[in-house]
Amino acid sequence: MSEFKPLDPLLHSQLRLAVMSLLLSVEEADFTFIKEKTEATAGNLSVQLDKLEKAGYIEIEKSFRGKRPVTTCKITKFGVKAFESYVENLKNYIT
Amino acid sequence: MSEFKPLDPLLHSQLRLAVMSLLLSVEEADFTFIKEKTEATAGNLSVQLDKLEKAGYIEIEKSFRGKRPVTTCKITKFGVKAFESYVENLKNYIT
DNA sequence: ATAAATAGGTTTATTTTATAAACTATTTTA
DNA sequence: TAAAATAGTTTATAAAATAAACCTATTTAT
Repeated sequence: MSEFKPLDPLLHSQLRLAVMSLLLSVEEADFTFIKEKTEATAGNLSVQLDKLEKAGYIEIEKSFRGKRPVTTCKITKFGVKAFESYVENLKNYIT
Repeated sequence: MSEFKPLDPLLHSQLRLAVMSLLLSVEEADFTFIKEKTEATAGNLSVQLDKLEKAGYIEIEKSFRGKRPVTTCKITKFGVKAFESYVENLKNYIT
């Protein structure tokens, strides 16, 4: 086996990795907050959140805050595991 | 990105990162060796080495070993710095 | 000596990703 | 009431990764 194990392509992306990192620390965050923290464009963020959700790495809940829509994101247990495993693999590349 | 500083796109690629990681440890390696260690296809490796060379991250020297051509790669000081800086930025995502 | 296989790659084409631009719908402010 | 802001989504484009096809020369087998 190579020391360079494959890196989960879903996590090996700057924006998605930032999102996951953020969600790991706060455990819940809405679209706007993530957008500000990551400095991503809304369109890009929308697409990437969708991919993370489809992979089962995050859960997305849509609701209203007052009259305005809010999109709330939460990392899943599966997502945490994927993240941890990604980091373990990555370490072999950077140390 | 405040805590999420941009990750050098040239290094944030599985194969190129593996190549750089490898070259950091051995300081010189030929195409075939890198190909075996990274388990990359020749075509993909050829393209990615080219990009690293054009960025000034590695030096590529072509010569002959006996009658056969060999492509030897070596990381540059600039490449080492870029790698270290990439790793520093990456840490903010994964810890 | 000729054919087939191997070495050591490069070039081109295709697929996948990332990103930006444009758009929708509602709500608030001037 | 028109303009601007909020909160996103959808679609189009640019860039990247990867695979497939190709090339030249060298060995090895027949």
